[in-house]
Amino acid sequence: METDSLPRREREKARQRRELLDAALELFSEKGYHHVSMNEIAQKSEFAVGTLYKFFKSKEELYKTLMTDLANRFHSELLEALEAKEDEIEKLQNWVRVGGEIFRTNASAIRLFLTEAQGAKFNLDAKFNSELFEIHKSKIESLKAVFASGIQKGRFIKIADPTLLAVALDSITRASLFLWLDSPDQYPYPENTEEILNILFKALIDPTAAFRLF
Amino acid sequence: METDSLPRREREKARQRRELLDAALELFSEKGYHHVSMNEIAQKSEFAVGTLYKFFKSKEELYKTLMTDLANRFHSELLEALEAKEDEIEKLQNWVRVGGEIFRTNASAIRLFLTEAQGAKFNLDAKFNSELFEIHKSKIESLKAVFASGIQKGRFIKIADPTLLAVALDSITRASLFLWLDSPDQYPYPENTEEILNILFKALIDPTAAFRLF
DNA sequence: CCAAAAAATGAATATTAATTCAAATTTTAT
DNA sequence: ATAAAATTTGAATTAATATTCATTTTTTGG
Repeated sequence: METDSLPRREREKARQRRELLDAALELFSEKGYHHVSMNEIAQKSEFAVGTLYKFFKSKEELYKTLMTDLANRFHSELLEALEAKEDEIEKLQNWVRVGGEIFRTNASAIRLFLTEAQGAKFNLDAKFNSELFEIHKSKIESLKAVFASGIQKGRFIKIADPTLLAVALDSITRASLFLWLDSPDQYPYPENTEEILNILFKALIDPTAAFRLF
Repeated sequence: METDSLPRREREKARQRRELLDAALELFSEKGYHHVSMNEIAQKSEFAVGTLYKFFKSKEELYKTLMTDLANRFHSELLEALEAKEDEIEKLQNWVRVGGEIFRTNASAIRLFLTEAQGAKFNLDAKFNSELFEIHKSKIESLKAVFASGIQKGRFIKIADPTLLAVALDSITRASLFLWLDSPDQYPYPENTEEILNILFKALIDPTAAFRLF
């Protein structure tokens, strides 16, 4: 019995490692990298500090491992979502659905990716973070008002909730500019300005064929 | 002469303060909050460390001031962009345009908001950051392939470059899920799944009226 | 059951960097 | 020109916490 693949000791070690990573993830998600001490991680994972160094040679390595593992796991789940379907429209639907599932089931991990991020940056303190987040929300509100009034006047067709439209335009703009910032050669800038709005303005699928979806 | 608004001393102090903030911004943008020491900031701004504490009572306050100022400045520029136009479509066009300008002219500041963010988190080291960024790019590539093939097969209309479409879907999904994560009550989750794709699939403006734009 | 080997422990050490403050310098007023 | 006041300086202090390693505990094989 117990031939489950790895020698008992190895298996035990792997389990411990996972426990350690889980504890660390939870703490990092809550308080951010720099606000979590090795002693805290030791306490939460029920190891002694010294033992942590059996698994990772430094706090930084522990953190990097955590992040890279997560990124790879999420990435491969999304990839599977695309491969699971034949038709392009279904692929996209599946992508969004799986993305949502990942989000639901990994909320705290996602926070580690995003809470500190998303314009708010790492957790100096909650008050400050929410202050910045309020500015962001207020920006979304102004944009939302434009969509709402456009819809009301019949200038726009209501293809989605105004808030979602605002979030969409804001995030597309930011993401594409960021990509340009990262690789100005690969992703040219000026053309995008017009293209970005086309994503909202124009229909990706032929409206006359749209019924095929439902 | 020299009646430029504030007493000489006050004016001088304000100028110094701005110089200090500029130096700090540059350093933070390059290396991230926790990797910049007060001594570095002092050196770059050509003050002594002690003097920094004349302006801000702590490193944290210095940083917060920087971020809040930036956020407010960007926010009000974007707000003006909306208010400057009468028509909703022009408002949106102006928003995207001004957003791009802010990006161009504040690349390093934006990095402070985004580089550490955007899934990559704060700068432990460049190698690690780019490792995570590669995973992100690869995710975009998979999604891009779906759009490209959909367009090629005639399943999709080419309303924008496949890369931009991929970036758009990815960022809308993430942003809207994040909003839900932040305020589950205000922004319900499940409905969005379908709505998100509508942003791409459907046209916000009546195609028969589209010519009015050009 | 026993002793050698392996693993775990956490108090002590080392490091890094934020903050302070007595001394030096500059500015202002007479 | 002089001295009081204000400002600036940066070496020394303090604080926080990552890492080490001598000691203790647990496991293993005979």
